[in-house]
Amino acid sequence: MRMSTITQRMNKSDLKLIAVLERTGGFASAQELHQILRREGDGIGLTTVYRALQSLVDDKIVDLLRREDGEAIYRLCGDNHHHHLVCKSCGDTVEIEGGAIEKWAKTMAEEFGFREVGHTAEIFGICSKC
Amino acid sequence: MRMSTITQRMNKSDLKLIAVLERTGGFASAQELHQILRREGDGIGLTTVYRALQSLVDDKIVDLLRREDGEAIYRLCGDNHHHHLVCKSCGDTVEIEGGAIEKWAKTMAEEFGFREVGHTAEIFGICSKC
DNA sequence: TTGGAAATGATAATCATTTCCATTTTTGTG
DNA sequence: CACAAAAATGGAAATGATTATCATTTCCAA
Repeated sequence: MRMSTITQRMNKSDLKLIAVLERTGGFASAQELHQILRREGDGIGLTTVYRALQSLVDDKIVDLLRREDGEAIYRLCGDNHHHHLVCKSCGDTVEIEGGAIEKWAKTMAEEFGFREVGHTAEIFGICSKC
Repeated sequence: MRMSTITQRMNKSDLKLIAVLERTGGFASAQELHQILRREGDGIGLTTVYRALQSLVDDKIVDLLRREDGEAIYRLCGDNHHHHLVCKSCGDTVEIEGGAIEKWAKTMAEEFGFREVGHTAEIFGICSKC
């Protein structure tokens, strides 16, 4: 049995990072992912974390976004594209559907003749608990 | 004659930055804006450039976006709240209306009981010229 | 087993952005 | 004008994420 092209490219570090991203679900920065792995007893180095994330991004296995302060955050790019509602106070995050956004982005891009279109959209506010 | 609230807040550095941003038109990073002013013989300090840009952003006089590498870039913005359609290749930017987004953000936030809600949304792709 | 390629990770280097703080400029008031 | 308080300024150092170096280790095919 032959493995897929993607899997052939994967090394241990890549798989570790994917596992953590699957487990945590949402977005995480390289530093956070490194801390999580360390906390779990994995001696992986920060350099390797950055390298693995970079290659996963190159292979389009994870998405790279930016926090408001410019820090890079990563998430697995599954089939279900969604957005986030983030509490500015406690950091709680809710995943939400963005059907309206998808349509909006597509329409606008077409109107101005853009192709290979992507988009980012986040909502932030203060949640009911805070 | 009484000056507007905004103008009252402006200091020399703010005005210098606005002038450069008007002249250059598009987006520029703090470092670039500093270099431009220096090249023109202005001895303004980098710290002051950052401070002025920060206050202009707070006053909603300039927009703050992020380059792909996370560096902050600034641009004068009009009065009305809008979003951007950015070309990943040449950096060209189109200001677009985001009526659908405003409604979406509001609806979602209400649904989950969030208040003091804001949002970010950008569309990126490759423009017709590239 | 073995030689070379790929992977790893500690350390140092980069680079944008902030913080500190001493100095200068501006401003309001008598 | 003079003078004190407040605001603005900018150089230097600190910070923090990310990248580059490089010596060492792991993998793997022959």
